[in-house]
Amino acid sequence: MISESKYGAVSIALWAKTALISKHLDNSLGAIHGIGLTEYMVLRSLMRAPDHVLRRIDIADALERTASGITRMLMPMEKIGLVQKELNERDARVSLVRITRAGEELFENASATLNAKSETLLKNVDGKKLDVFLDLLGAI
Amino acid sequence: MISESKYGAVSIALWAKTALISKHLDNSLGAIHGIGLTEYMVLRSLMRAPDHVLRRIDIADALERTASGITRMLMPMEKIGLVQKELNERDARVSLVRITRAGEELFENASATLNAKSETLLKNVDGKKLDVFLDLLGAI
DNA sequence: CCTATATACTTGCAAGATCAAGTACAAGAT
DNA sequence: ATCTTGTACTTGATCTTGCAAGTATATAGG
Repeated sequence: MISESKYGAVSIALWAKTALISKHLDNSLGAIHGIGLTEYMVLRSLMRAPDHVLRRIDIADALERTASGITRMLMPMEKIGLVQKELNERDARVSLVRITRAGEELFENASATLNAKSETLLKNVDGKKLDVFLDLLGAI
Repeated sequence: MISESKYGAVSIALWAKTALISKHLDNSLGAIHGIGLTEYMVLRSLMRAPDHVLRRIDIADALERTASGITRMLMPMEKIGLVQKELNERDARVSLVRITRAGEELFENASATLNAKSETLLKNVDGKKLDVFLDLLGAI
């Protein structure tokens, strides 16, 4: 009987708890704002980017997704006007993604929802230990 | 501009880091043992269950998955002999799942792989802080 | 220049997972 | 006894995502 190492236990706990949390967040964002957690993360990446513009490949890297996944995810987001395509004059291969004003507004509202829901989900974690938590996660 | 609360930041960090970790673990388990992380978790749940038997619905709850997902996931696992179906004489609705000897052996080997890979992925986390990490995750 | 290699996507196909609807059975209320 | 409600699955349609292959463009070397 191979016992589970502490490292393995942490991996598994992360996996299990994150599955729980992301499902709740996804449902809340979907019900209230019509976007999923992944789409929220796209908007977040864009909001944090200089000039609010990113290449598709940058989004893929930031979200640990493939380029094809990003291509397909952006289609409906572009259709409902959260982001818009833009050309790069230096490099004709790249198709830049810019967040629109509507996208910014939705992001702000969705952030409020996400923050509130997160507080509910993490209410059993001592507020003082959040920094420790963030430190540990940052070390990964 | 709504700033991100610390609770929101923790949720997002969990989501991002876990995506990274589970992808690596999934690839390792898949390449070496031919099962994914979710299948590993099924075997783990069974190993921890009294008598090594569970109802499908229990597995679904433990893994934060739907019953239909479990039904479909178990089909190939049963075909390659990792688990086997069993009837419940008390309640004809339930279809019990039992881990086989082959499943137990694969689980032990896969556990070793998972522990080793986890240690690599989490090597930047101070070993002494693993207990703190587990505590924080347990509080969720 | 021109060719070879690398990069940034896009698209077809397959796998995994959910939802909704349906089946079978159980258990409590009338 | 029967009826209603709830539980434990199973199945069909659909969505999301990744991988592999293809296209277009850039960059470096000869």
